[in-house]
Amino acid sequence: MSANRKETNMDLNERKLQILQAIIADFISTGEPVGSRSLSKSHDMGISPATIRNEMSDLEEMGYLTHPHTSAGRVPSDKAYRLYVDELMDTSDLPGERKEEIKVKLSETRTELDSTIEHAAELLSEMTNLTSFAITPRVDENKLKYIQFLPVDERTVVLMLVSEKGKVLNKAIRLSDSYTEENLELMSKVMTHNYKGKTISAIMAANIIEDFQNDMGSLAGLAKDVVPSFMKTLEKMLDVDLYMNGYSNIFELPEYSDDMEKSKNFLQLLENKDHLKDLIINRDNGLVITIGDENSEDMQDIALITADYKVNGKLVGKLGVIGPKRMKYGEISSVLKYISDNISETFEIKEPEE
Amino acid sequence: MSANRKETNMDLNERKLQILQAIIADFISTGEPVGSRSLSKSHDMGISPATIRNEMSDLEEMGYLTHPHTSAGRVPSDKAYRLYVDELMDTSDLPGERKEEIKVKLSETRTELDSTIEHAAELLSEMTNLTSFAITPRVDENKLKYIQFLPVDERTVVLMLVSEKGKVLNKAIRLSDSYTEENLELMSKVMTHNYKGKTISAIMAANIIEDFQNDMGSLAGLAKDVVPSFMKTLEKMLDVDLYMNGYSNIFELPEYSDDMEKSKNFLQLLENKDHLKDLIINRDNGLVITIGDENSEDMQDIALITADYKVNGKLVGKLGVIGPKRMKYGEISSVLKYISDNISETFEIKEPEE
DNA sequence: TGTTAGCACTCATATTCGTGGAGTGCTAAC
DNA sequence: GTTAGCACTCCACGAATATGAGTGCTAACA
Repeated sequence: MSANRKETNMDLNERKLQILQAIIADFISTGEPVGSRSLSKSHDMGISPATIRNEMSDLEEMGYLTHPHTSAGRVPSDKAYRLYVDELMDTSDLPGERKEEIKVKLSETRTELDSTIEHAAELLSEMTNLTSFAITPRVDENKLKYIQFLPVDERTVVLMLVSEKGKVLNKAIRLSDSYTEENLELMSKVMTHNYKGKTISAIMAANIIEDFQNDMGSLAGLAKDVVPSFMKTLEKMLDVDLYMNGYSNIFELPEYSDDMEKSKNFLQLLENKDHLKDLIINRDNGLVITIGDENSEDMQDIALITADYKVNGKLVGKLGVIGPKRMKYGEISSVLKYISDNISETFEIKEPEE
Repeated sequence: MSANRKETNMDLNERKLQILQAIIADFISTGEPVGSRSLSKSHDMGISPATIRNEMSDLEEMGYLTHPHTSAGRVPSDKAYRLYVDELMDTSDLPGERKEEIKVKLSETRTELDSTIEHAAELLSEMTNLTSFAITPRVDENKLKYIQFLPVDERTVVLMLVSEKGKVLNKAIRLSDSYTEENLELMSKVMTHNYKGKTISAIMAANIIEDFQNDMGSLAGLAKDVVPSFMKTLEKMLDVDLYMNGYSNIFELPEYSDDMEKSKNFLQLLENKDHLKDLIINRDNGLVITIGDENSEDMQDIALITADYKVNGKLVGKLGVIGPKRMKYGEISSVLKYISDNISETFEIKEPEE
C-alpha cells in the first residue's frame, strides 16, 4: 500500500505520512482520539512517543489533525481523510470468498434489473454495516413507445406507458364519467398518434391539454380527466427509484449511540428521500468519496461513497453507502466497486452467441 | 365525554374513574409519572392529595396503575389504557379546519388510488407527530386479464400483467438468447390463452413450467427464460405496497430521546418491512387499537392504531400509526377515522350520474 | 366513616468534589 | 534530531451529598 504512494506531498515526509496513516487507521477502528503513547504501542515504528508528539504537533499545524481539547488525543481532520483516501489507504483486492458471496447473491436475480439493484443495496449494507442506498438508472432522452388505456371497472381505467428504454409505468385513474371501451381505444390511438416516438421532456414541455382535447373532439371530457395523470406519469418516467437499507446500523457506532442529537439528525437526513435522491443522482460517475466539509451543510460529519453501474453500457444508476467519516474507506470501496462492476457486467450488451 | 359513560365498571366508582382519567391524561401529555400533589393542582376535583393517594393506592391494587419505584408517581398500566380507550377518552369530532385540511390534501390526488394512500400516510404522520404507515389493498381472488411481452432491446423484454381489479405490474427480463417480435407475440398469445381469466393463486399452484414449455414447442428455451419472472410477478400481484412516514418523529419524545436502546429497538422494528406488512394486513377491520401487552412480544411498550379503507366497497387496505403507549388516542382515532372514511368515500362505486 | 393534615421515610436525580489517567508541551540531556 | 523527564491540563468516573417529589401511615376532624 505504501509502495505505490505518489510523491505529491512535498509538505509531508515519509515518517509524517506513516504516523498520519497510523492515527487514521486507529481512529477509524476505535472512534477514540489517539494519543502518542497508545499509537507507539499499537504500531511499532521505532520512534518514541515524544517524537510522535512532535510530529503530531506539526501535523496539527498543517491542518491534518485536531484536538477535541488540550489533553486529549488527536483526531484526523477532513483534510487528513482526503489524503488518506487519495494516497494512503489500502485498496487491495477483495478476498475471494466475499467476491463469491456477492456473485451468488446478485446472480439470483440476474434477469431483472430492479430486483438486482434492490439486492445490491441489501448486500451492501450487510457487508459494510452501514446505511446503503441505490437508485435505478435515470433515463433522460427517453421516448414514448406505447400508450394504452385499459378498462378496469365502470369508472376506473389504467393508463399504461412504456418507453423505448423499457420502463413501464401505470396509473389507475378514476373518471368522473362512465366510458365505453371504444372511447378508450380511440383515446389510446389518438395519444399514440400524438406522442409516440417523442421524448418525454418534449411532451411535458408542450401544451398538451389543449391540443389533446381538440383532437379528442366530443370526448374532450374524458381527455380532461386523464391528462393530469398522464402528465404526472410522464414526470415519474424521468424519476428514479430509491432503495435504502440498514438505517438502524448507526446505533452500533458508539459516537452515535452516545449522542442522541447526532442520531436524530442522521435519521432525519435519511427520511428526506427527495433530497437524498437528488444528491445521489447528481454525483459524478465512478467511485466517488466525499468527506465532511466536502459535503453540503447538513452532512458535515458524514462521509458518502458512491459508485455507478451501467446498463447496456449507457444508462447509469448509482449506489453507495452513507455513514460516519471514520469508515473503512478501503474495504468499502472495494466492496462497492465489485458490486457495481458486477451489475454493469450482468447488464451489459452481450453479443449474440451463435 | 363522561356523560355517555357505560356503567360496566362495577369495580370502579365515579371518583376512581375521574382520577384514573386525570392520571392518564396527565401522563399522556407529559410522559412523567404523576403524583397525588401535582394531580390535585392540575385537575381541581375538590379533594385533597391525601384522598387522591388513597384512591391511587386502590387503583394500583386493582391493576390500573403501577409504580416505577416506591417514591415515584403513578403510571397507567396497559389495563388502564384499555379502559381509557374503551370508555374514558374524548372521541369528540374533529375541528372543522382539520377536516378541511384533510379533504383538500387528499382531493389533490383524488383520481389515483396509490398516490392518495401515499398522501394519506404523509398527512397522518404530520397530524399526529408519530410514525404512520399505510398499505394498498390486498386482492385475494384476483384474475389475470392481460398478459403481454414487449420488446425493449436485443436481449431485454418487458413482461406486463394486468389483473381484473386493475393492478398492473411489469418486469424487465433479460433473455439468454435473442428473440424476434413474432416469437414474443406468440408467447403473449399462448400465455393469454392459458392463463387469462384464471385466478392468480390458481396459476401459482399449477405446474406452469412444464405445461407452458410444451405449449411453446420450439420456443421452449424462450419460455424457460421467462417463467421464473412470471411466477415472481404473480407473487407480487398478491403483495401490497407499504408506505411509511415520520420514523424520526420519536426523537421528539423524551422517553425515546433519553433512551437509546428504546429508540434503536423501535427503528429496528420499523426497518423490518415484511414483518410490519404482515402485522398490518392481519389486523381486524375497523378502528383497532392495541396497546402494550395486547401486541406481540417485540412491541410491549408500543401502541398501534389502525383503520381500514375500502375501494369500490370491497377491496380493503389499511393505514395507521405506531408510537408509545401514551399517545393521544382520542384525537388520533378521530384523525385516522376521518382520513380512512374520506378515502373510502372517494373510491366508492358511484352511480352513473345521468 | 370518609377525608385530610402531618410526618417520617424512600429513592431517583442532580450536584459536588476528588481522584486517576491519558494526554500534551516544554526543557534539557543524549 | 531524538528522547526522557516532568509539570500541567482536563475529561471521565465514582463516591458522597443534597434535593425534592412522592409515598404510606397515623391520628385528628367533620
